[in-house]
Amino acid sequence: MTYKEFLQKGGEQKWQDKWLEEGIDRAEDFGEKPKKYVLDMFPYPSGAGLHVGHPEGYTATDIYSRYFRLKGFNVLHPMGWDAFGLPAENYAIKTGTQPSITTAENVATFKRQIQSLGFSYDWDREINTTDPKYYKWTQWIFLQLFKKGLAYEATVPINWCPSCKTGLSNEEVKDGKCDRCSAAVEKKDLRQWMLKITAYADRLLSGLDGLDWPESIKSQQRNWIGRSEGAEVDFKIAGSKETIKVYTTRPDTLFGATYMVLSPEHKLIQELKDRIENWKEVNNYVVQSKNKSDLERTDLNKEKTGVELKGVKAINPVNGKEIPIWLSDYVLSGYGTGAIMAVPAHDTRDWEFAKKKQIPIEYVIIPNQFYYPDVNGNSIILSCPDDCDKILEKVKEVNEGSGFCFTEIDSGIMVNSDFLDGLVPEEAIKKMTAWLEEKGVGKKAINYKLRDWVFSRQRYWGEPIPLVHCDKCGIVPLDEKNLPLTLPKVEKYEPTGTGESPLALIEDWVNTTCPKCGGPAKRETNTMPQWAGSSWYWLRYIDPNNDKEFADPKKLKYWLPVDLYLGGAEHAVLHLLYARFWNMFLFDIKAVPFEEPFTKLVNQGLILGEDGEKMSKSRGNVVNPDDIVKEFGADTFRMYEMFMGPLEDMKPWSTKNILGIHRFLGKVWEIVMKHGTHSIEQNANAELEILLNKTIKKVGEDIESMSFNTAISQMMMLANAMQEAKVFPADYFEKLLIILSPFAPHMTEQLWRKLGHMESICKEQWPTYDPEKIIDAEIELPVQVNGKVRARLKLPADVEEAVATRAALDDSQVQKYVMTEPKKIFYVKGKMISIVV
RNA sequence: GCGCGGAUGGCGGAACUGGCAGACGCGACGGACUUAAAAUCCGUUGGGCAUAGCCCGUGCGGGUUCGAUUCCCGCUCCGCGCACCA
Repeated sequence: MTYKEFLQKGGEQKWQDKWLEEGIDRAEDFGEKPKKYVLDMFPYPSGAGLHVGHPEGYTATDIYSRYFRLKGFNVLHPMGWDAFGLPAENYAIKTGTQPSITTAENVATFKRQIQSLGFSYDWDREINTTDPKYYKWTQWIFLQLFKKGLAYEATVPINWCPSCKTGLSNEEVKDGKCDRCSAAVEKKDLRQWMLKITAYADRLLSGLDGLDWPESIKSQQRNWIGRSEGAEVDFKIAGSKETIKVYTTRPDTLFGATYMVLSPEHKLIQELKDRIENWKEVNNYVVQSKNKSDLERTDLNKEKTGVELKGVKAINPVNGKEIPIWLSDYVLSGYGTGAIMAVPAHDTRDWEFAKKKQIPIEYVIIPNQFYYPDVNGNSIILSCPDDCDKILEKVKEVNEGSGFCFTEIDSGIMVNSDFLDGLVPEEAIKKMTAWLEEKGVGKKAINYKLRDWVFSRQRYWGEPIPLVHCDKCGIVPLDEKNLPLTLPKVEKYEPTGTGESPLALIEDWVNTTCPKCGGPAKRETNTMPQWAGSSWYWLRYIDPNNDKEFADPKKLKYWLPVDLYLGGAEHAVLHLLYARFWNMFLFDIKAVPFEEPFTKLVNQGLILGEDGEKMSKSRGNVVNPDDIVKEFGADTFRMYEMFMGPLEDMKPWSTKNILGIHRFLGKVWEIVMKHGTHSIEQNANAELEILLNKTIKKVGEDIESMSFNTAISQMMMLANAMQEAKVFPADYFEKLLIILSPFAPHMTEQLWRKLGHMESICKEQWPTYDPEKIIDAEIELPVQVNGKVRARLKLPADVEEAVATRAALDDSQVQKYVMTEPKKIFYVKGKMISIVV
């Protein structure tokens, strides 16, 4: 049988069925072997089916899992479906088909496609987030959060997508647009369920240090959490008891604060209404800001606008000076205190605003040194402290002319700042903070950009929130015994747009009794966001059928944490942040044994279309894995995706290049088929033996470091050499097949049986290499003269320095360049000789 | 603007900790087999020249070093993320 015939006769499918039947891929709880938990980010089963990007990651983890099984590990490698979400619901709106039906169909398609690639998932552990048996526990976790005060109801201005007709979390807004549909996001006051992720800000930040994750993801999470240190300062309002509290990272510049700015949403504005002389103007600005979209408000190119609160002044606590109070939307209500002290001399935004509104500018930091050319072009240097006044003058000159000169925190020197004069900013910050605390007008403060997680959605296809609203008892959680609260079937999936989900229309579902007092009550009609089910799913694989608890603690202890987690980088501040948050919470309530869920994270790079552009239906450059499998087989497909380049890199698809891999597999097939059934020469071919040992070593190391492309090229070299050698010991085939089997499981299984084995190749052991036999007996030693290679000498690998240098100097090519006595000779053992003349 | 990556032949990419740049594959060219084609196999393939040899060459300009794709300084371009966060 040729390789082609094997594929045509459905040979791959045959082995897939057999593996499934024999349960080769099943993980054994509490097994004796060391455990390895290898996890893929589970897919959203869309109607479009699998695209080539999905199997890239799945192949990588499959090779990794198969390798570790051969190495004697008990590997948990599961798969499931993250199936709640808008597409199924939007499809239901269009066609009236229930989301549960479309979801089931899509799952079936995805499963068939994934299985056709021979991935070794333990299908006994398959999960689906839309299964009531699963979301029972999603609801249970929500109730625990509620009971600990980490889930709370609030009516706050949130991001609202007018097209999806639902609220969004901050993480779901990109560039002021909805992450899903790209519609411009609006602000809307809505009653929401919020999760207090901010309570975990510090731990989410510090925990990153210990994780083996890509630096880019860690830094994205750090930026998103956005911790900063500074001070809170109270500014009194002249002739009033009111104060304005501000947050600043630069308390050292307080003497330079010449005005204040409140965000348009600031509470004080309404409270000061009676004293504001230009109320109409002020109120207009507030209303205008409210009607602007986020996109408009955060546009950096727009001119800064603002209105002064006439008739009200603030007092700078450090010098008692009265300063004006302005209102502007360049100050965000959601960060810090929603108010700032403005230091136009040392902040670009304040500078811009002050210039426009002609507010005085007061310099309090100047550079230590200042260079400028005099009329003759000679360089003049001014240095502090002698020339401070002159430097200040020059800085002003430069700033008034060309623009803004910001002084860095670690350079420069304080001026015009009373007790801070002469200090460097870093010291000035400490001194000022201490002064503020002493006077009771401020204190050290830490701020985060991270906001609480808007957790409710006004849509149908999500987990119902298991709470009821009772007039007498308030908000009452369902009894845990009564979970799951199942999602009822509805007639109309259309979002209401009123801030209520379609569930609100089902009266006999909404109207219920209070679990506490038994009186009439109404159910919460918001549903949970897409991210709920994926925030804990890796825990459910461990015990997917348990109906007493989300997983047996003993099993959790055995399997956790996840050793390798692989998926796309797009979830950096969404799923990966939420998942860490939930896991930390579950750790705190002693429901899981580890604080951080994913020890090692790897992001696979995007696969681009053949034209180098992102694959998309509209561009028509989408590759369907089914077509490739049909033409070349699953093994070729898997290996091609791994051979394309480094896993983490973005790389273009090339159907042409698949041929190279297909030829390689055909070559291996031929080598084994031609020789495999005959008796083989037992005399070792020394060179081939070394290559085989090197290959075993390199392929193993490369799999562990996920460098699959180089592992494959090494195996290609071995196959080429075996083809050329024609005759060699029989166990060479076996070793080659075993190390190739994680990559190309089907054809290696077929050939393995052909060699007479009754058991699956999956049950074999990874071959060991002989460390003595990975060193070439003879090497080519390059000889450099003055840095240029002039000769290559064939010498024994373990050649002594004296012998090697002698040989180099005796070489006729070398002698041409070495006329005089060499100044110096470098010998790097086994690498090269470098002669300097 | 800030943060994180990256730039190597016609193409995808290799190169350990500073030690032969271009592994492996694609494509191209030449040859074998064939009536022919496909498939397969063999050979050549960074550029240049005065071609047994020499010179140039890893985005650009400098530096350190016997020796730099690798380290340092200064740029350019590209990708990704965040972005009025005080």
